Amino acid sequence: MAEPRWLDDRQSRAWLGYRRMRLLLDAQISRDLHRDSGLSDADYDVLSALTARQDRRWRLQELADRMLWSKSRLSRHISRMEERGLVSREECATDGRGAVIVLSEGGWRAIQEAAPPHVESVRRHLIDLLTDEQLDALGDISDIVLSNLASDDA
Amino acid sequence: MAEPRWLDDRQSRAWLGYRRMRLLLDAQISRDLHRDSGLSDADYDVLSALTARQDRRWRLQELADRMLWSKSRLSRHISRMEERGLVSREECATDGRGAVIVLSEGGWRAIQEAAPPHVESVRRHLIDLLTDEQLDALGDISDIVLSNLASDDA
DNA sequence: TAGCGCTCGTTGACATGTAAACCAAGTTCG
DNA sequence: CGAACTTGGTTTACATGTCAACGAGCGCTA
Repeated sequence: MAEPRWLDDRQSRAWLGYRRMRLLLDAQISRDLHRDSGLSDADYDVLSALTARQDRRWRLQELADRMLWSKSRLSRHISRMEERGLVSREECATDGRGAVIVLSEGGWRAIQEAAPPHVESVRRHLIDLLTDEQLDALGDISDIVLSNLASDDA
Repeated sequence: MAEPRWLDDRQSRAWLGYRRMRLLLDAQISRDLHRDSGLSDADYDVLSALTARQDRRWRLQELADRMLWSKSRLSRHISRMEERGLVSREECATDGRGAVIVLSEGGWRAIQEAAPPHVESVRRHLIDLLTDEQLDALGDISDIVLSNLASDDA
C-alpha cells in the first residue's frame, strides 16, 4: 500500500467525536433505561419490535432479520426474556419447525412503563440538545452511510 | 408522568438513523479490521493508545481511564493480548501494586500494518461519503453531546 | 413417494464483558 | 509506629454474544 491517506483535522474530529459519542451516549442511555425500568437495550428493542405488529407476534427468523441479530442471539435472548415473563414461545401453525415469539401481558406492561422515561432520556442526552439543522444533518448522514453499506452488500 | 413528549418525524429520523448507523457501520468497520489485520476493535484501541505515548507504556489504571474501560475489562484484555505477543506487563518502579502495560515489538508491527487499511475502511464507509459541512456537523454534534454528558457527571 | 438438500431453531464450546470480592501495597492519622 | 482506610490490579461468578454443528421438518424432483 502506498502512503495512506491519513485523516486531516476536520475528518479526524468527526471520526473521533463519533466514536466517543457512541461510547458514552449509548452507555448513558442504557444505564438510564436499566435504572428506570429494569430493561436492557436488547430487551427494549425486542419489545418495541413486537409492539410494532398488531398481533404482537413474530416468527423468530423474521424478527432476527428485522433487528439485524443472529438467530442464535435472538433465540438465547428470547429464552431469558421468557423466564422473566416478558414474552412467550408458541408453535407455528404452518411450519412444524417454526417458533413464534409472542408479547405477553407482562411484556406489554413493561414496554408501556419503560417508553416514557426512555424517550425523556434520549431527549435529555441527545435530541433536545440539537437544532433542527443538526437533527436533519444527523438524519442525512445516517441515510448516506446506510445506503452506502447496502450497496456494498449488493 | 404526564403524556410523554414523543419524538416528531425529524427527531425520530435522527434517532433511529443514528441507532441503525451505529449498529451497521461499526460492525462493518470491525469486520474489515479483523479481516485485514486480525485485530479486534478493542485490540486496535489498546495499541493506538499505547503508541500515543513516546515510551509506549501506560499504567493499567490510567489507560483504563483514558479508554473509558473498567479496570477488570482492561486487565483481562491485556492478558489475552499478552498471550499473542502484542503487549507485555512490567512491574511499576514507584508503586509495588502497579502494572505497567508496554507495547511490544510485535504490537508495534501489528498496529503499523493495521492502520493504513483501517483508515481506508473508515474513509470508504464514512468519511469520504460526507461533505465538509457534514463532517463539521458531526463534530459539532459530538462535542455538544459529550460536553452535556460531562456536565451531568459534575 | 422416496430421497436429497435446504431452512428453522436450538445448542455446545468458547470469547468477551460486568459486578463484586479479594489480596497486597500504599496512605493517613492518633 | 501501627491500625484503619484507600487504592491498584486480579480473579471469581455470571451475563451475554459468536460460530459451528446438530436434529427436525419442509419441499423439490426424479
